[in-house]
Amino acid sequence: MEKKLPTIKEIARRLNISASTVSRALHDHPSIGLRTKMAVKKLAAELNYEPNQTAIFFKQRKTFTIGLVLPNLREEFFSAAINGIEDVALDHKYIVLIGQSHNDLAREQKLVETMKNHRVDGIIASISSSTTHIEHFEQMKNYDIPVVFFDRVPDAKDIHSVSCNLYDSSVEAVEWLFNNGHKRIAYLQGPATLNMKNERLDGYVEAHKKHKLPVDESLIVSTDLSVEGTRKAIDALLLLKKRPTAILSFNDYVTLDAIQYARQKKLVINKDLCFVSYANVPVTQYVEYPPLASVEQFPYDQGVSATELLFRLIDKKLAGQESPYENIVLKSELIIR
Amino acid sequence: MEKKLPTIKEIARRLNISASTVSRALHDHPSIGLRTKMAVKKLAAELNYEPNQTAIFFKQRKTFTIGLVLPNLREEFFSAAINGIEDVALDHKYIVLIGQSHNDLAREQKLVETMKNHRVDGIIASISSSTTHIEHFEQMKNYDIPVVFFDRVPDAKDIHSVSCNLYDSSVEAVEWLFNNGHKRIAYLQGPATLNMKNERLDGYVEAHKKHKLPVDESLIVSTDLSVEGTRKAIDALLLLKKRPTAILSFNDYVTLDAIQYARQKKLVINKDLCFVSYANVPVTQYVEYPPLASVEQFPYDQGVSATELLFRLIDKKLAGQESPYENIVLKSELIIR
DNA sequence: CATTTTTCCGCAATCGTTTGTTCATTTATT
DNA sequence: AATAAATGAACAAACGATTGCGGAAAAATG
Repeated sequence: MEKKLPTIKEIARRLNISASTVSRALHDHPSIGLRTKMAVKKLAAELNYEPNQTAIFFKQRKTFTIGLVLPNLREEFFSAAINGIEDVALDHKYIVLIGQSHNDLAREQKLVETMKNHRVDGIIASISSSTTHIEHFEQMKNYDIPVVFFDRVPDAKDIHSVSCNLYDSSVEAVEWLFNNGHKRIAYLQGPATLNMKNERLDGYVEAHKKHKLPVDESLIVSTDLSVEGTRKAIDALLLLKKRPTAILSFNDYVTLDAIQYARQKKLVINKDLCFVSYANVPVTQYVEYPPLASVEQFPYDQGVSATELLFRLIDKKLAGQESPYENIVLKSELIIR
Repeated sequence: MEKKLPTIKEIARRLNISASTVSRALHDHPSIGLRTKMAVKKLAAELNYEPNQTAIFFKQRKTFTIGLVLPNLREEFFSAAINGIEDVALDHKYIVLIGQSHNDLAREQKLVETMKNHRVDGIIASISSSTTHIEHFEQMKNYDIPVVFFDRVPDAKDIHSVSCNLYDSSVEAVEWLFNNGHKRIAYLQGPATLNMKNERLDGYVEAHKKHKLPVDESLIVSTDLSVEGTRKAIDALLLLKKRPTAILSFNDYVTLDAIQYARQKKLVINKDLCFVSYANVPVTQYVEYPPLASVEQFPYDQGVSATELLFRLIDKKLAGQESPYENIVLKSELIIR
């Protein structure tokens, strides 16, 4: 069985020359004569020689692999981001190792560990909702593995990140609702771990400030992103004496759950209750009552940007240079249906 | 910069013993005395020693990596399958290299090539809709890299595969429609490359046979899975003098497009026109007019099954044994809403 | 023709780990 | 006490490719 693949040594043996000569010939090294170079290339082609990458990885201390740690692949947001990441990676002749944390810190840690063992050249990550600390990522500094966070960026300094500016579009979203006659706008926020840098809320507050309206704390509710959590949050809002007429909601998935539940409660969407959301995922096209507007976060572009940043870091590292911490912020855009 | 990580050699040097002793000590080799074993382990722990996997990969001719080639990650079907694959892989201490073909043959070939270069221990693939031949996969035999196809399985012999039996549930689906009073049932099929083994159609025909009804060829239309393609197919059906009252549709995504279009055309879904489909993806929960029924194809289980098969093949290969071609067929299930 | 320069290629080390073999020392056996 | 057996550890090769250095043969120079 186990046919063994042709190696440089094999070529060298057959041509009665040394392995180093074969290696140089294949790399068009100037110090190899045309005659032998041709002979080597000819035989290499005949034997269908292909360099053993694992040997090269080992020797070069590079694996041409980047690790990608994500909460999940189910959300179209992340699969779109992967497209961006994969495209850039393939351009650089890199390949992507993907792992899902399923929003579990322990699994996220294990993934990072495994990727470190596989000696990935760099890591791109969007943290899980249960990620309360990022030691496992910080550890990577000891291994000279650069880490770039995107979208779900931990609230820490000394990190590299790519994310969307959600503040401006949050202001815009809430103002848009005000301008459409809404007076009481609720904010359905995500779990605390994802709110450390709470741009959505800041924007929500700022819009109220601009319109000289007070912020009613009882209109701010939270969900852990589960269906149940979202329902409870909606329940809380519906129990209020003065109900909101619109909800700014953490993301489209939460919004879909919320809308479904509100309809069960016999509310008429876009009449009794309006939704504005984040992510602008394509599936909302198919639903009967989608959010009125959604903040596009350009996952593909975030992916591209994060990967490009990572490659810059890798290059710097190889050149032995330090890189300053970069925190790239992309624009988001309120898409009104 | 480039701090260098502790190696076995380093430990050996510090303890004034040989590298081989260190290696054996760390592996609890019986021929190492307790005294030195302890010393080695102690120092290894202090230095935070971790074996260099790339060196091991190289030496062992194993990378503990499996390649996964998919049409895309957007479809929840595939991301669910990945969950199954990832779970089994992690159990075996393997990691997954994911690549999307985006239904492009050239890209699929490139991915397979790249994965081969990375010396993956095995490949799991669901072919793209433009994959007209599978030479690139067959090539892998020359490199002793086993390939397991799942779900979208090419129509070829001498392959390993895992797929769902869609024949039985297709019969069941069409009979269910007959039993609900439908007389004219259309079949909206996918592109030719994915229909080589056309179980859906065979089931559709069989159901007609069982009910002693003729199959009207004009009721069988095709889509390339694009929105446009689906619309054209629906147009063709709507132009018929005797329109169908129900459509058996290739999958849920196509169905959502079809339903959206039919509604634009002022048809009342589930009255003028009913849909039964395949995949049973969760997003259909959120839409106003989902297909009445959908064939669940258990992507997670397919993923698990394919991965387990792959590991059996890898083990056999390492043991130097031949493996017979296995084509595992899982049950599917018609889910009625 | 003698010397310098250029051209071309081989030697050997290296990356970090594993493993078959050998060898010295200690312990057990008669 | 002499020999046999068991123990513990070192040596060296190997995996496949790369690369600095040195050196022989060929070409160019005076």
